[in-house]
Amino acid sequence: MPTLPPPSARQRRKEARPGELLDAALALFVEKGFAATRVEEVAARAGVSKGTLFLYFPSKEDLFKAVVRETIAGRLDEWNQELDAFEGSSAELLRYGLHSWWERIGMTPASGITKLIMSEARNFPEIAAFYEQEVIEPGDHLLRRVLQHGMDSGEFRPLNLELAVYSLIAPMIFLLMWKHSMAVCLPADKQFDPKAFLDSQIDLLLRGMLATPDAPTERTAP
Amino acid sequence: MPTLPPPSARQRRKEARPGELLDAALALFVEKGFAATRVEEVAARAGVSKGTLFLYFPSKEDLFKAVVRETIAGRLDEWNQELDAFEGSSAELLRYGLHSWWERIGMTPASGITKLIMSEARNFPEIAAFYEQEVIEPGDHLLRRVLQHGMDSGEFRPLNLELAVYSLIAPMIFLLMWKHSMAVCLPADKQFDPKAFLDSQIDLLLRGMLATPDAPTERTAP
Amino acid sequence: MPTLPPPSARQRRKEARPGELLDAALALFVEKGFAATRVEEVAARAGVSKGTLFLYFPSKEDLFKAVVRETIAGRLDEWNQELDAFEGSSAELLRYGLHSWWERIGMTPASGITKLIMSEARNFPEIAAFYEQEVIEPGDHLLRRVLQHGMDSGEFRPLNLELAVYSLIAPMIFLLMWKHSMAVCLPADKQFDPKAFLDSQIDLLLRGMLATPDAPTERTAP
Amino acid sequence: MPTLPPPSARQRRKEARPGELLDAALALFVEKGFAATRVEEVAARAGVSKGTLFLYFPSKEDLFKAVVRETIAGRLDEWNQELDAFEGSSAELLRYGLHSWWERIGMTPASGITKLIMSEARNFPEIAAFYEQEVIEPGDHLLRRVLQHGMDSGEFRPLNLELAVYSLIAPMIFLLMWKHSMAVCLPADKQFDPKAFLDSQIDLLLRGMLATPDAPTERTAP
DNA sequence: GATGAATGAGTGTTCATTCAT
DNA sequence: AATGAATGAACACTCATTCAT
Repeated sequence: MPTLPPPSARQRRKEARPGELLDAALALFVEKGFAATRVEEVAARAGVSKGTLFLYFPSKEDLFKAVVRETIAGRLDEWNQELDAFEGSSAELLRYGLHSWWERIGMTPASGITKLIMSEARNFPEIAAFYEQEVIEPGDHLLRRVLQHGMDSGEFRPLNLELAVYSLIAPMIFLLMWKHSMAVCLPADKQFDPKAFLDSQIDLLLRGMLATPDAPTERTAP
Repeated sequence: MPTLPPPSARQRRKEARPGELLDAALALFVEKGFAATRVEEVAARAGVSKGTLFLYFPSKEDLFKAVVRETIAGRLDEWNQELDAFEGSSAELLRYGLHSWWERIGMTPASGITKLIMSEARNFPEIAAFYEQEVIEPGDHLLRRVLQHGMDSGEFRPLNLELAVYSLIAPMIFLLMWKHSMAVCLPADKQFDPKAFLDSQIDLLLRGMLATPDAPTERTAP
Repeated sequence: MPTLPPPSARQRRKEARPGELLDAALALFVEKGFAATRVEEVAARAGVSKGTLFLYFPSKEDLFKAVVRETIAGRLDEWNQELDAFEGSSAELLRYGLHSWWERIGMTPASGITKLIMSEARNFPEIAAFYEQEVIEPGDHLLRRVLQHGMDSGEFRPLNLELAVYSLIAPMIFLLMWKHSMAVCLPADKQFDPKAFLDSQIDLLLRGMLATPDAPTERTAP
Repeated sequence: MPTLPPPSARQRRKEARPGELLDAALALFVEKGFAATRVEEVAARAGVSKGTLFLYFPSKEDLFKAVVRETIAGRLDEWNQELDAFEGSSAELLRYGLHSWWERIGMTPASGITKLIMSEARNFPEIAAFYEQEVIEPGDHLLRRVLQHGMDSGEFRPLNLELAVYSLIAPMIFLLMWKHSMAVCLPADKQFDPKAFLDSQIDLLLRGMLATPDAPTERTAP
């Protein structure tokens, strides 16, 4: 089996460039906002010169859009598949879903994208629409499926899906906003543990949603 | 007791200036962010010239700080007093508290301050600290009192106060962020009603917190 | 008769600004071309800062267009009127016209506009079209009238008007190009006197155009 | 006499490179001016990469000088020889000279060099001096010889040589400027035919210069 | 006090030039 | 020799801030 000639060091760098720039840009846009971030800073953080950035992205705004597009791209497919395959109770499913959201998004740099979009939405309405379409809407759909499934099985009491979904979205978005704003600025003794909060929050919500809320944190025995 | 002569119209305008500028600045900072807002726009929106703004605020940053300070100033005293005087159940108290928060803050332009601070916290850590000290901390304290009271009376089951408080804060902050970011950019059919969401959310949380969650939306009969 | 309050020194400066900037811009654009002229230079030459220039002209390109528009504006009306009132021979009229062109355009800074337009036409086709419409076309028309008049009176032999007109335009444009390019770069001994050239050229052309070319430089005796 | 082995195709291309680059550069400099032309465009038009251009020319300015030098190089020798060999009348000689100028220069891409130099002279005074020395001065000398010859033979009336020469140069330079600026921007109905103009112009000038201007367009019969 | 003309430091963007491959 | 990725100096344009009126 013939191997392709190994890409030169330069080639490797070239291919990595856009990614490095996008990482740097995401971090800085999240930290300082779009307007307050200088492209030179982004370039410096990616280890290149200002000019190089413009080799890959035609303008600061295009860089911004690329950051959003790349960070968001197709993140929800995995969950939809997992949902289809999931075999436990709806409560377990919810719990699993939020935990894995934290592991795959909340904990990672990608979490910043939400803060960024919330902060800049009004300056970039197309971006907001894109986020709605690519993240909120599919996420909403996914959560609805979970809740509907729980209601159909009698596990959950009847819920207003439209609103209940936002009860699940709210703590996630709150967590991201908090993490990327207040948490960065407060001393250690004012912090709280995101995972503990998530657990506590799921617990509370499940108690509120289950038809038989006696033992919401454990799977009901057969 | 001699009364002061009534201030002339001009006098009145002059005294109103800072307030008009602060209103304009709040609206624009919330809409576009600090960096992307031009002082000239603020001045124009307040109906004065650029120079005049600098007569009242020595710099754009000082204007920003004044906006935060003025919008926030001592908003929580009222609630603390109401809490002391409240005579209903803790569930009712919570319900009342969140509703009145919506009426007095959430619905008003002051609601923007939270989005603003979340967005700019990392650029202005002192502002974040100020907000923590003036809003979060007292709000946290107030909510703890409510929850503690409910627990003491046996109305609520035992809760981890530290985390439970954030379960109440989360939907509020989510609501503000959403309102000032996504909601502005989405078409009518993608919107949801904030008050309905609040109601539904309180319902859910109360079911989760009450010791006897049978009738969470109504005060338990004697 | 009440006089208007005299404009303040500042007011006076403000009103003079655009004109000063246009003068400076014309000179520099003619000298270095559009692309090679820095707006800061233009501003400096007009005695203001870079920012001030942008107070009056939204962009470098707009400045360029304004230069062309202002320098050209309605220069030919005067000649048309003089032509109507002229009482001498056509030869005298031609001679007078070219001399006064030199006095009013050729000798003045406005002469640079032609060099500028010839040099930049292909980068600014609208400008070229504007020049054609505002200068070439009316000038062409004016010259045709003169030649036609001479032919009608029998003073000139039959001419192909279309081409003959360019025989008059050619030395003018040549003179302007030469003056603003080569002449500036050559030592004194390589120069020639524009007025002497004009005289000699008119002489030559008149000899070529007159029906009785015996005494082209003097009005034919009765 | 042994012949060198024929250069390979690659070799030929390699040797042709500078020429292809010079052609591309001439065309673009003429079209857009020196400052507004990007070296990358020149390279692209010549079918090579940006880096390659700098292999042949150490800088953009050197490229410019090479363009001028190569385009101009020794164009006048031929005419001087033809002049020495010419056997017809001076009028015929002039007519022949201007026609062949049009064929060999005016019609060809080399014609652009004059527009280029006129436009850029003040940014590159050495270039202007070079052009004066290599083109104007020899051309001037050549034309003087023609006119002097005509005066010596009694064919032309006495002329101020210094000025009369520019009467011949003027229409040529005008034609080049026009062709490379206005003509490119104007619609078909505003154009004129260069050769027809040249004919008409020569006719006019000869009538003005000949001692016996009766039949300037035809050689006087013996 | 109020204005808005003026400033100049700062930033996004371009492009001639270099150099590792 | 040829490439094209990378650079950074240069430049158009913005905008917070000043200050003469």
